[in-house]
Amino acid sequence: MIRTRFAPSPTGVLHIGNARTALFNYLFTKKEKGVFVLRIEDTDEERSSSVFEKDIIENLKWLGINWDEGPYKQSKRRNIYEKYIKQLINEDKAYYCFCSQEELAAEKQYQMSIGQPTQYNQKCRNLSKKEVEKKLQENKYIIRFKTPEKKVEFNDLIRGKIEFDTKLIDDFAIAKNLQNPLYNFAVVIDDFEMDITHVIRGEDLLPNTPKQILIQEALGFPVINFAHLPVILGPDKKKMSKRHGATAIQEYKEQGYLQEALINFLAFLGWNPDSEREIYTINDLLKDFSIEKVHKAAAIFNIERLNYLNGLYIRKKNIKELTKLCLPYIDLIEPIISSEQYPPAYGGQQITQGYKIKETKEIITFEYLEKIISLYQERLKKISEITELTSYFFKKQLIYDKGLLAWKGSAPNPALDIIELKLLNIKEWTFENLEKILTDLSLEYAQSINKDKDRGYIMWPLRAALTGQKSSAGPIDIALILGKEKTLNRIKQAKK
RNA sequence: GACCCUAUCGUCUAGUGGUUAGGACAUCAGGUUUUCAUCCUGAAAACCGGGGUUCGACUCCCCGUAGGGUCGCCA
Repeated sequence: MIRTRFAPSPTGVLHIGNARTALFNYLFTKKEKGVFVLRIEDTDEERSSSVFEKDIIENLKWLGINWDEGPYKQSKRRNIYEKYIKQLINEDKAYYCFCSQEELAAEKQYQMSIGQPTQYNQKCRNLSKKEVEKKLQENKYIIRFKTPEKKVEFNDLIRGKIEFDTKLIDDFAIAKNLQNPLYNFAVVIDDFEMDITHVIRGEDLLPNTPKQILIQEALGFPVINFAHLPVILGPDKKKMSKRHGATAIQEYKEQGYLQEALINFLAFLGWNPDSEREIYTINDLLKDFSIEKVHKAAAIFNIERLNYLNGLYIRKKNIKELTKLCLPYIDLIEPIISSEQYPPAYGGQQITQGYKIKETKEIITFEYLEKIISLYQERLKKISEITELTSYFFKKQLIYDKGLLAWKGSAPNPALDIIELKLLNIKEWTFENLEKILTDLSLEYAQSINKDKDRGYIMWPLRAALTGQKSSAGPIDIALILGKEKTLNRIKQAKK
């Protein structure tokens, strides 16, 4: 049975890199029907925060990366680590180190100055029992691992055979004291205790692997499989960071990126199915994902691609869902909450009766909003863009830029006058009628000013009058939603 | 600096000794369209360099070069 874990430390939010690691773990595990564990690595209490923990958990859920066990928290498992630390000390595989941090820093500087690798000088490695006991009284120590001289070899699922010489690894610290293990130690203990079979993590942790294997060996733990994912770089090939734009999943969520798009995008950061297919839902990925196909070279974060995928998934959404997603971004309306609410037994949910346009106090329905959103489904790259795109529907008064109403330099007013006149006489406000009347009108109008047939003479000023924007959805669709009265009203406004 | 990793269009990549080096995003041109977007058609665009091995290297080996990662009482 395959068991994996995603083990973030709550010292930061869930970001692109993190999330990709979580996704690959999830895909690998679920494909094999294994168990996916979430473990919060909060051994460093000073840097850990529940705010980050919450962010990680919520965004993981939002992405649809579900875990089967956990979240476990290392801070609640201190007694477990203590047992193993003692074991290593008793077996003389670890030792107390009493060197002060100042001492260590000075040593390090000296080593640097003569061009040596900076390693702990093993000063406390062979203290006598008496000395240790005496110094222990002062209660100022850390615990170091007695790194044996050997070659550590392991088979990385992605990178193949990797070898490290422990000459390059010093007696690294494994715990601040009996109750406070450090990362490399806590990881090994937890992975063993939780029966983890595969460790899938970022390439940045590759240099830690031999240390962890050494601890596993010292404790007699079984060998574990490792897979190190390539790092994610910014477009300038530097490590992905804030200056490349948003890194937090939360930020993408807020900007209106779809969960589906982000998953599809993340999956292709360092992986692809060896085929030309590029559109994958999380379920499709579950079928085709394979850890062996993960690349060794760094992946580059390309926002253009994310935008493209986002637009694609927005176009695929059904209109009801899309409208719901857009709702929070339409700030010129507010939901009308019924005073009658479901009793708690029914979930205590509020029933939304409709929506009120803030400026005009008009009441509109969800279905009305659906019509508006559907005009922009094909034009949306991010959900957040809906705010600007649809604002003209909810404003009392539009502001028109000078020159906006004119088509190819022709004066807008005669056109608007006859449009107004024609529309005034329409009996049935339907798409077919509007289409026919406006098309006929375009022809007539073009002829009257001795131009070739060009719907622009009519359609452009009408559209501009209705929206006040230089680009938008089509005027007939908009007029249909606006209704006769409002449409004529806007034409009047525009003429002024 | 030491150790480790990597290298195909601008970007993501397919390719596993013989290919017109394929696809996607982005770019550009054309079509549809009142505008924008969508959609359709097309174009331009790549094997880091040098040595080997081989009848033949993008592909295998070596050396450069470039980029990245790591060197904590952080994770």
